[in-house]
Amino acid sequence: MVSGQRGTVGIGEVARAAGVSNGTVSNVLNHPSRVNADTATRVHEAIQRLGYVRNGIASQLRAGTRTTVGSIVLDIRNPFFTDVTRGIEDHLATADFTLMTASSDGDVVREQRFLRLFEEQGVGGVVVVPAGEDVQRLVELAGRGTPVVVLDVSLPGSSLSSVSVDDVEGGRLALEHLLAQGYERIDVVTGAAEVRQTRDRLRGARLACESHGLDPDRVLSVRTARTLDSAGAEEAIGRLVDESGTCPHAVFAMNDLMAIGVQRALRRRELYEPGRTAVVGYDDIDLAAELLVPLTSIRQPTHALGARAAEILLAPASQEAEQVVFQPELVVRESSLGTARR
Amino acid sequence: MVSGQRGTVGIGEVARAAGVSNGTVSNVLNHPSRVNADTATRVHEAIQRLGYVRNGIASQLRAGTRTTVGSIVLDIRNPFFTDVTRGIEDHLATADFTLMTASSDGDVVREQRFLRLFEEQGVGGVVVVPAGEDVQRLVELAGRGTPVVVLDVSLPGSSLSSVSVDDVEGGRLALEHLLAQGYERIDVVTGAAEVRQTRDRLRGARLACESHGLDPDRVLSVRTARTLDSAGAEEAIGRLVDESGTCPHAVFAMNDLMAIGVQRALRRRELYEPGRTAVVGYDDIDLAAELLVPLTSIRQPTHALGARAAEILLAPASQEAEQVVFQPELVVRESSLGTARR
DNA sequence: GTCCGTCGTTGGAACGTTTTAATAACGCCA
DNA sequence: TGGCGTTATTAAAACGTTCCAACGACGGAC
Repeated sequence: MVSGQRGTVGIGEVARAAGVSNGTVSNVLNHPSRVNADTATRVHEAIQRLGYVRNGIASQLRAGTRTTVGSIVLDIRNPFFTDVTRGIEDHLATADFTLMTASSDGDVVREQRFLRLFEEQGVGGVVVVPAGEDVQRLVELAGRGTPVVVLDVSLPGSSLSSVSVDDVEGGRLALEHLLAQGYERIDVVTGAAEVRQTRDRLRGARLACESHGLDPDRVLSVRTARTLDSAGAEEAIGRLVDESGTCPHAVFAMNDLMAIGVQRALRRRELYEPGRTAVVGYDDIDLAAELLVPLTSIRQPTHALGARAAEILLAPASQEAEQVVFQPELVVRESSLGTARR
Repeated sequence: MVSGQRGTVGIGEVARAAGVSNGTVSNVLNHPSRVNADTATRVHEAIQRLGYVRNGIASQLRAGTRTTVGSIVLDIRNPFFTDVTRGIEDHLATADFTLMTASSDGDVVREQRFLRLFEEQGVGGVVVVPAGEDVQRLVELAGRGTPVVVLDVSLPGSSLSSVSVDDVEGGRLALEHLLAQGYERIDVVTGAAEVRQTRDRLRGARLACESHGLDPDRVLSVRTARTLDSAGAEEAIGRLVDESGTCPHAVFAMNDLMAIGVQRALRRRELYEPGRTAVVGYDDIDLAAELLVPLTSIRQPTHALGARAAEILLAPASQEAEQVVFQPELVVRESSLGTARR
């Protein structure tokens, strides 16, 4: 019951100080045209003097305006997602929105928890890279009134908008490149198989094999890593090498960090000589070109991806669901060039 | 803006469906022990059936509970800040808090805008890497009741808590290493000079010179880049080389991305031969070891930095301000080893 | 049989805004 | 002078929740 110490200056206090009513202060803030210039300056003075800061929570409750957007990516530390996030953030800033971020680590339960948190928070929308392939929860969320844009996954025919890069094409490009150099035994390092983009890239890889008249099951060997980062890939390839006693001829990794993990695993075992093992990554992160062995990779328009997603989210209310698909691009560097074996 | 579906289910509707009062539904959600088990299941059923989602905004307004924290870093794409952010996020998740992120790009105005946005949003606290050296606005913010933890800057004697790494020591370590190898002309590549950590590292660098009996002004040449990333450094060093026609003997860059920019600038001009130019970076990002020329760098405990900041923020209300200082560590790799000149 | 404590529930007040309908002041025209 | 439209302001009603004081029912102690 101790009063005063609660501290926060409210609109009422400002009103009293300026000798006007609550409503007038509110009008000064939200509809300046409705209020006399003199009173306005008097109110502004009081605001300044008292250090009043509008309580956005109360404001949101009454007015229903939303100024925040949530995003969930698989792991913010992955440069691909970092760039995408920055793209979202930049576009939102133009509309004075702020972004709440979360990493699901590919865990559907974590994703679900954050979605609920965001929804309760009353976000104006959600940009999400789905952890699983089931987007039912997202459709429900959208049905309850929170706009959803799905990122990095295309959902033809869905009621949700999506922005993605053609992963089948990306996988095809990578394999096409390796096959063109004569490699016919290729290890594919993936994370959890239920991730959509992994499956699409694999599909693209298989298509490339078939178009060369090869049996994908004989060409491709999938190696599953525990995590989607360099440590996971290093461990997976390390185990493969240690157990089989042989060194892979060519490796296609699901992202550049994993490709780097592959390079590291081989280098640590002194198996990584120029031209011995071809490595192709994915994402073409900034640093791909600066590596000990510069990395061949698949480039995606990351910043644009995020910005576009934010743009769709903020677009004036529910239009038709929109499916945007960007095209990836192969960037060849040293890591995949060399004397092909077999 | 976003127009939600009209039909949001409220607590009242659930209450009616379950044949109880509003208060009881609220109790089921917030104080389950107070309510009879039978009624509880009946209410839960109704919640399930109607797809009720608690309106967190209204909840926050009445109860004053805060479940979100804001963070402002210089640039989320910089791996150092990405790791720190992830550290914050991970710690917050243990308390069911979510993180709102923003990048100030070192711009005080941008920072101020985000701070205001966060405050209005009613965040439970703010973790901020200050863009300028003036933390007055932050002190005021804290005074108005929003806990603030300052990151990557130490504020001895301030009323604000801070978590930082000893940047003077970091700068000293870097220079000590270069001087020990005989380099006596060292270019320092920085971003905007008003950034505190830049100044501290420079101070450490000067101290190292003095302790070797050298005049810092003769040893060190500061090169200011427009941006804190690899592009900025590449441009700055490129200009230096093109204009002076000479190649730097040793370079100390303010972060690893900039160090990579330096390497790139020299390599593009075919001036980057082993042992010719020593380069030391800062941050020891994951990839520093995987570069074309593995990078000597100063390592900082990034994840722990963020986690500790979040921990202080969530600590049971205003204790004494706390100043945590971590120590950096020199990691020597090839980029700084070679035949010293002069 | 009365008194008291506990348990479960309830109606209504609060949280700090925005919004709306109502009011007051003023000048203008008939 | 009376009627009417504009403009500036106000008091009070929302928004959806949580909190609080109060209440009835029950059972055990005296």
